[in-house]
Amino acid sequence: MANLTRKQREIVAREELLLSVGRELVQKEGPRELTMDKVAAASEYSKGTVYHHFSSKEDLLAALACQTMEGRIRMFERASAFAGTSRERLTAIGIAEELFVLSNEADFRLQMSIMQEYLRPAVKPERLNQIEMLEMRCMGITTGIVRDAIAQQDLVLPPNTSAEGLTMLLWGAYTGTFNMLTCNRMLDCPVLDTLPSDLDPVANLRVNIQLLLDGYGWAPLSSDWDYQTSRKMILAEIFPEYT
Amino acid sequence: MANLTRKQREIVAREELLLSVGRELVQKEGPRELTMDKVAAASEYSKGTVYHHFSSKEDLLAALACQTMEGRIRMFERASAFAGTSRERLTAIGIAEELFVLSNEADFRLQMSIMQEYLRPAVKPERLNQIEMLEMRCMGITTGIVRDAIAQQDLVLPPNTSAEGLTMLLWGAYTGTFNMLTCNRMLDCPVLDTLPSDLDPVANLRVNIQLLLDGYGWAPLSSDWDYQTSRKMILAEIFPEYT
DNA sequence: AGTTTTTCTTGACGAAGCGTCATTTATTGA
DNA sequence: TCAATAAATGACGCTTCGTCAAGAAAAACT
Repeated sequence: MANLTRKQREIVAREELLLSVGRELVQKEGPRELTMDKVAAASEYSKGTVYHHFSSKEDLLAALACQTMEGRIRMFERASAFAGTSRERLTAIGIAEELFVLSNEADFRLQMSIMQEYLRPAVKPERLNQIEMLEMRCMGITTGIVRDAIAQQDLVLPPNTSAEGLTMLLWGAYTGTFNMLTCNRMLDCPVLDTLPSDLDPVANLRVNIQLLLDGYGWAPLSSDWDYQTSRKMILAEIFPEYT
Repeated sequence: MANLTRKQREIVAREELLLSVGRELVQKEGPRELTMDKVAAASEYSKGTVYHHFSSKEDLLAALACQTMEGRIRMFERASAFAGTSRERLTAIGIAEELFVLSNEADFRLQMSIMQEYLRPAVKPERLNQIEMLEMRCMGITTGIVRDAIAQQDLVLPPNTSAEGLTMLLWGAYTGTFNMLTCNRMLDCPVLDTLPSDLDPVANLRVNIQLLLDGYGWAPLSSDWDYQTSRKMILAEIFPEYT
């Protein structure tokens, strides 16, 4: 950044401006209504300039999804740094994902849309690579915790399982569940707060993940440890701004 | 069907023709490349006639996704009818989903696309309702097996869990995992066949689901029962055409 | 400072797809 | 047989897309 010309720095700043304009439009009217002309008009640059940054409307949406994923990675990194047992650190990742989706529902949905075949073909290849890299970093943080657990002997992998495999299942379960919930608008239903936990889908996800980890025998088991308290500590220490 | 005029029957038949033309185009060139003009040309009907059946391109894609979901329901119903323990029947559902996705990868991806916010707004409301109904039937079949398990005392729900909650987790884990795998083209990689099962993502999913069910204490536990053999029986008895 | 070269910016433009609707064609019923 | 009703058609207007030639600004050179 330091050794760029003034012009180059301007261009970097402009890209951020365009993204924030795009994000606002998406938030306001949904991704379908985004057009490059609107972005150009709202940013007071010409269409040609917008196309200089993003090869297509879909590419701009993908760039927004990248920003979103970077935000997730920052939260995952904070979660992973929690000073506790390996299983508490994994729990922290779950909390991070939960907070992340619930506080950026529109962003999460955009990200899901971008992953799908309908938009992908129109995203420029180098950005697809970037998305893949970001995904791998997310998974990598989780896999790192699993590996730590193995190293610290909190976890002995059952037969036919692997650290990567566990990460994939967790990731799949979280994104799959949240995808379903956001598709059917089951998250922004205020009645949820008052439901018993066996009917609140997010609490249900938490419970089920803990059961799965018990199934793996990841110590300390939920029968030997109060993960409710861990949850409160993690929220207070790592994510105070969400409480 | 019986008490329709000849004309009306023709229209029903035409809708099927249009869908099959659309499906072929999607399969060949991907959903992005589908246009109503192409469907009209390929079906030798006019554009106006195509619009008489489907309110938009997205609506046509959604109708294709509905057909796909109906196929899934038929497979789930067959799976649910397996004459075995409740947990074997649930295993059969997993096998059904696995076979279904692996043999209709493009259809599965289309279905995932339709669920997303980018396409949904352009689908006609009554079809969105239909999709929701079909989803609920899918989930209902699974929940029914869970309820049977509880009734037969194969399963005692752990605290803070519910039959619906377990179904949601399973459904989320399957769709989330397969979504990830299809997005990254990790399924059509022929090397998978020769991988040890702890690196094959589909085998990994199977193992993890069994661990989860063990975590729930759903009898018979995988330590007391050979689910590999169950799998072979289910494949042979219920889904012989896939072997 | 003036001039050339390069780089960046612009918006008008052609192409493509969308969805509509007035017109034409087919079916029904008297 | 002939009106009345229903269905099918494709040309049309409109929107958005992505490009590119021409002009403006910045950088490099003298």
